[in-house]
Amino acid sequence: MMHEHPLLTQLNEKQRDAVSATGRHLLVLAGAGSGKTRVLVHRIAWLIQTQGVSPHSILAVTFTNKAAAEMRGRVEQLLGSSVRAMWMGTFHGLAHRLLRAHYMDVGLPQNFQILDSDDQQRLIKRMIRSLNLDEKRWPPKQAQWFINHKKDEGLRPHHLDGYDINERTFKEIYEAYQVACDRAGLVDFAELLLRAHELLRDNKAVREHYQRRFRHILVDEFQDTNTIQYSWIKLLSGVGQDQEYPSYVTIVGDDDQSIYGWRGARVENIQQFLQDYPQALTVRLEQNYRSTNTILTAANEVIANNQGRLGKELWTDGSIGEPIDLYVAYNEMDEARFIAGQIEQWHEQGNALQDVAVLYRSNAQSRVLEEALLHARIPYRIYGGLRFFDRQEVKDALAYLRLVASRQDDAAFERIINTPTRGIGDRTLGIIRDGGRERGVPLWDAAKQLVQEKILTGRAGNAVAAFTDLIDQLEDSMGDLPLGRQVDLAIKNSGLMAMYQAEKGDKAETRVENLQELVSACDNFNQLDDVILEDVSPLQAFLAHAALESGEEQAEEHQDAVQLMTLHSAKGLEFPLVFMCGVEEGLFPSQQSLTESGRLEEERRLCYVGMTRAMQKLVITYAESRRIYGQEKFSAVSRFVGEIPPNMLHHVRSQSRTSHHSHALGRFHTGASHEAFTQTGYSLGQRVRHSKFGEGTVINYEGSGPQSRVQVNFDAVGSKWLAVDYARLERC
DNA sequence: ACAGATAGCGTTTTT
DNA sequence: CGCTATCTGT
Repeated sequence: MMHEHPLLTQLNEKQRDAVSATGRHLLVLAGAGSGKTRVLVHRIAWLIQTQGVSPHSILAVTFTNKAAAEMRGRVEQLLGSSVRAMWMGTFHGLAHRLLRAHYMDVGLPQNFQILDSDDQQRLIKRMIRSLNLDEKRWPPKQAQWFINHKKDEGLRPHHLDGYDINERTFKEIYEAYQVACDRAGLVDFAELLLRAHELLRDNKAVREHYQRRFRHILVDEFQDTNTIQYSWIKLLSGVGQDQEYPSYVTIVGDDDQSIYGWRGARVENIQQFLQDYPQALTVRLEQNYRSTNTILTAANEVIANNQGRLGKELWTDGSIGEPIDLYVAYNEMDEARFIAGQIEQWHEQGNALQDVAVLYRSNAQSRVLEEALLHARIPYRIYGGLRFFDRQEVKDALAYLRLVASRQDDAAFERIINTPTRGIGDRTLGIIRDGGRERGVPLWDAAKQLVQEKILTGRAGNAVAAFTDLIDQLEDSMGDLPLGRQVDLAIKNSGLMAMYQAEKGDKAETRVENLQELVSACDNFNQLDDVILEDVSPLQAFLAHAALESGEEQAEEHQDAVQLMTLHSAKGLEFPLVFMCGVEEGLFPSQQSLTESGRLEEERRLCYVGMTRAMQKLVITYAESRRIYGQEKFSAVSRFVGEIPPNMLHHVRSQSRTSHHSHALGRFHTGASHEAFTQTGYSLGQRVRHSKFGEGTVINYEGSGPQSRVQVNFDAVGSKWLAVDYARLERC
């Protein structure tokens, strides 16, 4: 028997099977918490270390930069060396890399720029206006969705027939938009994928080059791939192309965690994979290392209600754990208050706040939660706010850099021509736009020509000339300076910094700080870290970095804080204590999901994802009534709660409800002070002293006997829930 | 050019 | 209800 390789020893049997599979292709169906990333990382290390595979011939694809970074880090840790030759990144990052390397083959200028969705929407809106279409009838948002969706399906305008008026008009917008992008040297996110796909499809030499190079292709979160992404994998692997040496493809995914169907992801790609790659071996990872048995069984029961699953049942040899708490709140304020109270208790018991996550279906729910946490003085962090490179002031600064890097970049031109204001109003800009359209040239060229031909004269002409001079001079003075200095120069010479400095208020102050932070981001930007871009100027590399990684989780504050996020953004994370709130019909599952087919099952998968985030304890809450858009709505508990075996649910009693009235009025329990005294030994309104928190007033209680807790409003630190047995309160 | 009023809209998110 | 994008008036 073969001596077991050290890479395999810390793995379970199924994980080992997956890591060391030698067949041509492999599908790993990896349940939540089953060690998916671990398997992927170990497989790469195993290929390199034991199979003599060169890192140079490995391609690993993820969806997010975070996942890519983590994977690379862990592979390097396992191997004890850096593996720069390996291509590892997001679909978009890798497509971008291909386009930079072959810009000529795909008809792009060398300095093409990337358009983010914000820029894209502005541009589309411009197109709709210039086509003289009614924005009410043809909303830019819908046009954007249409265009991106078509691109995700691999479709160009000429592929569309346009039988009905809607399709015809959107096709027209798509066409105009694409012309504008091409003229301006702009590439949107979907275009990165589509162009790279066309490159591989249409250019035999390029295709075969990469097919020969990448012997092993590994794809993470495969259930999230859309049509073009999967096509891309097929092209690169050479499957069905009579390749002499088709690549080995490993895909990892979980059909039960497919929650991005609404943005074009196709779970069906997993089944399709089994057809397209018939020799593929399937390995199921079903042992869960994360959650208690109770949580797991409940989640299994819920997801079992979906049809057409590939089939997978998670198990654990861990403990049964506590039951799942269910709290029925009177309204969303009550719900939030309950959650804050529970978190306080958890914290009292010596647990970390960062181990707690509060998950919700929609971002709007965070507001009330924030208020409650603020009130209870519990630090929290919200995921998914505006990201650094998406901020207005940062985008302004980047637009200057983009225009320096590419005069064609109309999106950048539009953004900053009058920011800060330099006397170029809508009227002048309109003339430049018309000029550009008539001549079929970028706005920059149009502006210069119009000034030269004295069509733009006087104040407007001078202002436009001053602007173009500013950009030209900026480029001259930036020269070969370090990136940070270049940005600093751009921010200052353009007047952008002065503009924001002149503004008043906290907002403006943050903006100035963000501009300064942009300079330090440049100082810290190491092009070499970004293996993607070699033959590209530092400025160009940084701009691409900013566009493709607009995320970059804002500087991790090291404060111990509760995590607030949507169910979607919780995917891939885990927490000892998880609250799922707003679990009501109409909200979760969402109203819209009930009308469209297939959507309800996706909501159920979302519920499954949420539940399986919890390691020790899961608490589900819902509100009988909730204000939505200012209107009070009454809803029933979500059907998903009904799918959890009743014996695993523990109904938590309301802490402070004898009548609904007391909720409206505040936290004071009105009816039962005698009962409170007999059950907890304290009465409401009583003054007490705590060794750490000082003096305060008892304002609420819960439970009885050894489990009873009292809420004390401390004079110094505000209100806290305390376990009576632990806290050793002194009566005073 | 800019402040102030108002109409309109409103899952989920990455790149 | 609260945000934003657009409109209106100076």
